[in-house]
Amino acid sequence: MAIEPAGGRVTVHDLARAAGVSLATIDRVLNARPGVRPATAARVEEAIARIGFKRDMTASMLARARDIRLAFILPEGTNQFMTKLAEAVETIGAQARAERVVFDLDRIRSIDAQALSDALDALDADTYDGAAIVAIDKPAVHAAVARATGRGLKIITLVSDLPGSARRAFVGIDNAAAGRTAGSLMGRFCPQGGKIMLVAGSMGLIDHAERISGFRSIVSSEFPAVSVLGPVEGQDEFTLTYERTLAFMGEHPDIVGVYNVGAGNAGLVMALTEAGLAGKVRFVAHELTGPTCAGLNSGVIDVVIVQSPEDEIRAVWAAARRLVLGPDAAPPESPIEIKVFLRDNLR
Amino acid sequence: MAIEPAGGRVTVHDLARAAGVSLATIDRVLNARPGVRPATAARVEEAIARIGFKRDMTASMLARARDIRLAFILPEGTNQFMTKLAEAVETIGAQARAERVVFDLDRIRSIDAQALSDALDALDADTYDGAAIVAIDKPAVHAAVARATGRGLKIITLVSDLPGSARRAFVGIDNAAAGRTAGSLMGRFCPQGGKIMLVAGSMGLIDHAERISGFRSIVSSEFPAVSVLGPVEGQDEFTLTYERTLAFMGEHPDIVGVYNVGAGNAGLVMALTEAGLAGKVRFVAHELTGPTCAGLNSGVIDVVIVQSPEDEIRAVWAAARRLVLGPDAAPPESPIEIKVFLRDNLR
DNA sequence: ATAAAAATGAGGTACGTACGTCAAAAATGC
DNA sequence: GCATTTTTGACGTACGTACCTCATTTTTAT
Repeated sequence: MAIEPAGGRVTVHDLARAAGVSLATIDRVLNARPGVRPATAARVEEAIARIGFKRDMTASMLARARDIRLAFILPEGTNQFMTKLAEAVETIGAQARAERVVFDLDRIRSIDAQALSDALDALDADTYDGAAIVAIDKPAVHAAVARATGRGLKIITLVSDLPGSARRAFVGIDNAAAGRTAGSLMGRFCPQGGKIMLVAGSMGLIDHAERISGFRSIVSSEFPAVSVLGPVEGQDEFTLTYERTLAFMGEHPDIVGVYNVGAGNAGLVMALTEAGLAGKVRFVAHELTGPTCAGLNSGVIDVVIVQSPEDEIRAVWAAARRLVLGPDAAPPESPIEIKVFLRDNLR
Repeated sequence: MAIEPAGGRVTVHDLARAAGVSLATIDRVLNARPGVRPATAARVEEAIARIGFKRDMTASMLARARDIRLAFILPEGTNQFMTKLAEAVETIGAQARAERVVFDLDRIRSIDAQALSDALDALDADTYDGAAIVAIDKPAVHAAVARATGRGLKIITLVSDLPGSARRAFVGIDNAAAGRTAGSLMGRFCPQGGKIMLVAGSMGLIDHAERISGFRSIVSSEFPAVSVLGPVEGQDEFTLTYERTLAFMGEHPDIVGVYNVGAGNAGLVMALTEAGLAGKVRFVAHELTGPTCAGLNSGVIDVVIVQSPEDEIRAVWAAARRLVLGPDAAPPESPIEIKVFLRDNLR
């Protein structure tokens, strides 16, 4: 059974004939250009539905005068996850370029609302169709997003959202659900109950706070024998995480599990090893990085919960196509998956 | 920092100039047409690398006289996973069609090597570029794949492979790794040890056997306190699975976990409920279907291990592009992910 | 050296849409 | 009803590659 009728493709010419208008009018409707009466536009829409016209993206992209151009504004330095995001921008960008979607990468000082705002203001609407930003929830950023949107740029928030702003799409995971997933696993890992040590970069980071909140809610409601301690805040840094978690384990030598919602896993692994608890307590971490992969393979880390940078960049790509070319230009958006990796299903 | 040099695109014209040959020769090399001396082809390849020419897939697909046409030959009926695969063929097919890749769906009698062989023989090489089949490891199928390949068709095996045949690609998961993943989870769920009941459709099915083998190897090497019983074979059917697992639990009322590598989860849930064990034993199942989703939400099933039909169809799509248009026509193949779902990270 | 075969060049058309220009028709305000 | 604005039509070019034909050059076999 063929999914579509035989060979013939339905083109704009067929559509023009079916709607009883000229090609020029079809073009105006399809590309949302001005100068079409609502009644005429409705006739075209009706004809589109009636004859099942689908814009040929292949020809559409070819005929477009210029590529879709997207700026990625990412924080630089410290965070290994951001480095992976940046790598994914290059990797996926190479694929997108073959389909005439070009990514530019701009790295700014970390957690600096002014730098982000400046970078947004510097975007030329004649060069760029839009930008993807890792948002910081500050008034200056809201204002810059509003200004950019006013210039016709489509702003997409990535990983960290900016609710209530003029941003046109958000790409990222549900961090509370990620925390609940960690809690469900940890609870099942510890049927006899016990103490769990929470570790975070900073409770000032929204995603960290949301994960901890999700973790707590599941554990308290479904695993009453388990108690949750902390969080220990290590600023996502190696040394600080090492020192503070080691000290914490000194005070609580009877912990049965560790959940780290942030980075700094290398320091945590070292602290666990030093405390003689490596492999003896269950350990759930986030993001596949050098330390977490090593931890999985050595058996110190049991589970890593992952938001795939590649998935996210691909989702930004699709969102940009939808925003610039219309809703049919890419498959409808679906939430970014929360992936669960053990040593055994690591790619 | 821009990922690629400014605006100008490198076209076949630039390539012809750089290689010192005509457009016709470029075309012959790019599309593997005959009539080019190896020395000339080498010069072109060198120029491609030197100036960084990338074929514009957008224009390439547009200029192709005909679409890429792919037949999906899937077993019909019984298996709910196959139904989901078929749905994914339609869903992803709608997206692929916009990029001039057309899927046709052909459903044949289940586990019938002759029907599969006949369906392959019926494929016209002038109409189709290739086919994706859920392979059955029988000589008749090997021969039919060889004949189809001889006619110029690209055969891709899906879910179930046909090693040693003329098939050009395989799309599916590593079932031993899936079993190991299940074993790792189950072992951590049962730190105090205990008996695990294995359930399968049939040990005659290669994927089922591989999963069980992977499960056993992990449990025996890493969780010696856990013992593995079974497998109980339920033919992937509701009633048979219900009856046999219920009887088995009568003989072993002290099991602490269940791992079902196949279908029939509705019957298993019913048996567990009747035995008063629902929610009291850890339960790992495969594939997101009606019964497994319900089981996750009700708390009877703890974890579902998943191969995504959509991922697999998309991978077939990419493989077909690579086989028909060349290696650059799609991102390089990557293994199908083994996904782990709990109630909390269910989409 | 000559004939045959193979390799290469030159140039065109086609794919379906985007986007421009200019004129003609229709709707609108007064 | 007239002038003005808005809407619509007609038509052409461009995008980058595929694929075709035919002439011409180069290589290979004899």
